[in-house]
Amino acid sequence: MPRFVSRTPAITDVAKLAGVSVPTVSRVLTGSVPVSTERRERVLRAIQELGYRPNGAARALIKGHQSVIAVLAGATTRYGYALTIQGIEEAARLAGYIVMITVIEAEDPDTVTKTIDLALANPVAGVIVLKFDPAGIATVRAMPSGVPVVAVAGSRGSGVPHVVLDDTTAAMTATDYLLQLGHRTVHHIAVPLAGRRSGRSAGWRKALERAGAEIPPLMEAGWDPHRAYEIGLTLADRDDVTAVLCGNDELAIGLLRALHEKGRRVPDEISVVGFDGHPLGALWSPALTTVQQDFVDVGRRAFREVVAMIGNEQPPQNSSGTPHLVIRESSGPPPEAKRR
Amino acid sequence: MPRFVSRTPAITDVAKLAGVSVPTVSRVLTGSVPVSTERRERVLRAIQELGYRPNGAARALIKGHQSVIAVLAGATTRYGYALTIQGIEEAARLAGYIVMITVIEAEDPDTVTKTIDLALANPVAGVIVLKFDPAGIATVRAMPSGVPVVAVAGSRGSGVPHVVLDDTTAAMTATDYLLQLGHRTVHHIAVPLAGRRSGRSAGWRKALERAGAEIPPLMEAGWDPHRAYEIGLTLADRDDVTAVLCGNDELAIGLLRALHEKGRRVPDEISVVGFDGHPLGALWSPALTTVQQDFVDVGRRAFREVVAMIGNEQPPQNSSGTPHLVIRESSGPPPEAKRR
DNA sequence: CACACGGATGATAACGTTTTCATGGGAGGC
DNA sequence: GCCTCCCATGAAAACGTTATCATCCGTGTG
Repeated sequence: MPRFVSRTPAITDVAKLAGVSVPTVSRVLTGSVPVSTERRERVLRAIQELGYRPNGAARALIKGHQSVIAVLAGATTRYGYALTIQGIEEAARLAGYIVMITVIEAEDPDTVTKTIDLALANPVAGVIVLKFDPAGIATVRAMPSGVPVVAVAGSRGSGVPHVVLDDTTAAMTATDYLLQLGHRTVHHIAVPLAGRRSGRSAGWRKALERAGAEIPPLMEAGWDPHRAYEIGLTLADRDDVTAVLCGNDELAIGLLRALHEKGRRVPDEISVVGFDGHPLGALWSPALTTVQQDFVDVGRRAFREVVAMIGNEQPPQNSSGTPHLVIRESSGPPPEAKRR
Repeated sequence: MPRFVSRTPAITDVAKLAGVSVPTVSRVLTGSVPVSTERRERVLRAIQELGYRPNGAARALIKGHQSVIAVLAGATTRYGYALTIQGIEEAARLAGYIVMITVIEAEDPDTVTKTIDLALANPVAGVIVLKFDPAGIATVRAMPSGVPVVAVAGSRGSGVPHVVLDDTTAAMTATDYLLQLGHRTVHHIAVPLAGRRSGRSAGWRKALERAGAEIPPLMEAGWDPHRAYEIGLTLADRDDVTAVLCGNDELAIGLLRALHEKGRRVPDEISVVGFDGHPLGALWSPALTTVQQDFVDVGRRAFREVVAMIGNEQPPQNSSGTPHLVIRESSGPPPEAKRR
């Protein structure tokens, strides 16, 4: 088992052991300027022997430019969050950047500023904030100026550049689809709000308004599928509920479980539509109709955008993601339409 | 929209604007030594005005110790991986560390060394490798010495300190449980191997051997639930298959879907047991019996271990996680046992 | 009144690397 | 054989911050 001695070897140690000057070692490392074969050999051997590894901090200091992107997010394990981070990491790695992840545990100003300070205490080239929830919104608001920041969100916003998945349109598409199947109205189990006038719940409401349909009270389930399950148990007893749009697929699955337990048939009696395109949704019985979002792509776009900001370049044309409705087994016409 | 000027303000600019010396600005920033109220005011105003932000690279350079933990993983979005990373991040943030994530895309030596170099080009205090798959194994093997490294794995290993979830015991527990229910043998759909003599598949085999049960050929499904679904379609036609242990819950769900489509009743005709304790498994119909693993905790333990290595301290007592079997609806006695 | 003491402050060194600049030597052209 | 040019090499500067040390001033004590 290796011991980690108090002082890690520095470039001077390598130079001394190899019998060359410090810049020569540096030249061997960077390969910027040719070094005679014999000296290079000696240097490489010394590096090997000492287990030398260049100090990144010193390098970053002199180079001036950083190559770390900080990602601030309210969570990392939820499907959409994890996939967005995957997209960022992938694009970053291919471009030679490294991704730092920091979770914003709460939305109170104290936690938010403390977390931002922790993240920005490190040499960071740019920041990407996942603005999918209240904590994300508070973070974007509290970000100090002077650092390139990009927000990833379900809808456009102001202050910093936004890279978006059009949640509002997506929710409208799903709601319209259910209305066109003949449902009088669509109920909605919501994830935490990420904006009052935009986002999934807003799209749902807008579509109902436009169609002149009744707008049932919004049911908030947070992020917990079990909460959606509980809501589902009460919903199952109601005849007037024929279609439910869920804020994400996890909630939809909780709801499906409750309806199944209560013996309600999906989609014959109740239609359920989820949100996100969670891969397990396709394996459910009935397979979940959902609005698929390309989270990985939005992550990539966010990275490209923040890199453009770092370089003071023109940002790439920022198309918003085009969500598409994946119709599977959990949705269909309402019972009264069938009876006719 | 803010512009990012070519030269970001440095501490000298702040000192000049505030009319104080550079160390005084530093003292205001760190709070290490008291500064007169009047000067502090001037400094803070100058910082505000210039939008000054200390250069982390310079700080890291002089402090000598880094506060970044690099996490190398074969994936980030899969349930176990994501939760382990969550545990690491949480523990790290509370201790004032920051987590860098880098994905090892493939297991070939070229990709592995290139990715390691990318990650270690940054100032890193320690490294945690998620050794859940072949890529992780290759990474641990290729890690240069001199850097504190901890592996998170399903079983103990050599070379670097390991923090483990005891997958082998866990798989044996699950297999024993099924055998005790009366199943003649247990089939197994496996995730990619993380060691030939240990891990989930090894535990399954060991339990069968010990019980003197027939050892059916192992079915490899990779990480893809759809592959498990396809395997399930063929399995559904066989009478001799009464119990299946799956390498993770996603595979189990794919299998359940296939059995459902084929009209096979679970658990009456076939028992299915998953692995991990995925929260959606509890919402399945039938709810999935699974081996719950505390991934978040193993992440926390890995962080504590790597911090101990950094400080050359005695590592905390490294208990392995105690997985426990969560019996739900998808498992029960085989059909012949019922008939009697 | 002399002296010691302590707190705030500034000058300077230090961290480990890369870059810039100067130097020396060898090869090639006349 | 001499001059020029180029290439490899080393010395020194630079990056932005914190740590160390010395200095100065004011205050309290004998």
